Amino acid sequence: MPNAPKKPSKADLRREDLRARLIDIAESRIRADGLGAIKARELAREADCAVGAIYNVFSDLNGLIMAVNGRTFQALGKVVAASVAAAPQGAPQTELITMSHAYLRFAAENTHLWRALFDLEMSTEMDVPQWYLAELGKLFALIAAPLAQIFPNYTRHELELMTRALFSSVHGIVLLGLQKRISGVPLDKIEDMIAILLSNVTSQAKI
Amino acid sequence: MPNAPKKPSKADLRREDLRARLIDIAESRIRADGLGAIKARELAREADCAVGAIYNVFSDLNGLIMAVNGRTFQALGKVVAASVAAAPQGAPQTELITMSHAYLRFAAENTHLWRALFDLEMSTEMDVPQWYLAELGKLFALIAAPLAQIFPNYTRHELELMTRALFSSVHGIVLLGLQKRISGVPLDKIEDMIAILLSNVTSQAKI
DNA sequence: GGCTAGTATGAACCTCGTTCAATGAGGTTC
DNA sequence: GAACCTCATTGAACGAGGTTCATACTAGCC
Repeated sequence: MPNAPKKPSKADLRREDLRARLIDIAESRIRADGLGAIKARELAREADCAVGAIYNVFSDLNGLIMAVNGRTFQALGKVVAASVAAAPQGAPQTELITMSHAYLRFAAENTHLWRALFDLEMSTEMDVPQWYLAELGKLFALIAAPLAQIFPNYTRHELELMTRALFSSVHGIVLLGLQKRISGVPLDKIEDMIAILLSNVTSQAKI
Repeated sequence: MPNAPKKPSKADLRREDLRARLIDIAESRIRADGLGAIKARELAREADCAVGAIYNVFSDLNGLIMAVNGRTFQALGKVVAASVAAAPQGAPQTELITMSHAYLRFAAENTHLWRALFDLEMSTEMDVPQWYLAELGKLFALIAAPLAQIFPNYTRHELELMTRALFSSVHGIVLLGLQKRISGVPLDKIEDMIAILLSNVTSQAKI
């Protein structure tokens, strides 16, 4: 038996409990008011522990936020995957649009959590955790599948380029679209933008 | 004579001088180390004034950063406009790619200044200043012109949708492309992504 | 020269994230 | 079960940052 699980001591249990409680609290705070609402003292008060206790469980407040991001990223992946699963045997073009709209919906309904996914990354120059790349890889795979059908002649390299390009494009449209100050577009206009872009990109296949 | 310019008193001159000095300093600090390098005390030391003096000239550190952003945005607009002017009578498809590559170059060469343009906006929920929208409008107009040639049948509304969509797309590709943690793609791959996207979007016109 | 109105100053205030010496609880040994 | 050791827990204290405001000062004007 490798990786002997050891017996979880009473301290370990308390630790795990606190960890879970902190993530819950942080998540609901970010959901409501964004990253700026994460304050060590407030978290401690709400979790009914000492400020220092947070640092026994997480190295940083960033560490806590990363834990929240982990959950968010998984939820996002699930939503996108579910959207294609729910509408089976559609044309690959339609699949792309469906997934993108699911992405938009998730971002719109969980704006602060979704922004935290990207806002934290840039501020600190630490290296990306493993699960982050893994989740991103899953998203890319979901996109690459219909793309491979649409562009059967593309090399693996071209396909990957296209995958990244389309993901980034949809991300950009959602990002700027949800940002009131820059465009302040209503949701269905954002949907239209995504659809018009994707339709045009993938229409080449008809030639 | 409306808006009587008044005589600029000695105090006004000092004020203007300080203002200009602060913007210069802030700009070079953001350029070198990003928004995080803007500290009231350090700015005051480098500008050889009291901390409080900053608040006589700007309402906020945000106000100062906005001033820097104003410069950056204008420089960005100039660069993009110059890129099409330099390559005259190209096909509209080529123009779009040229402008996008200019955008990418600007972002790559002035990453921190460029990021400040978007990072500040989201953090504070104040309303966008006038010049901001004006500059954005200029950029959009640059994009809309070749698009109108490519899609002559589009309504004004569709055209505007497409303009925003393409701007946001290119922005997204540049944003994620320059973000080491997410993709860490070399510059020419980012160029390829933009080109492959734009070629596909605009190829429909050939039908 | 003296007077007044606004400027400039920087110490002080407040809010944060983070640390660490002191405390206390858990587990272990005899 | 008591003595002992180990390590988690605590929260006051630290340092850093943005912002303010009573005070000192200066510039323009009689």
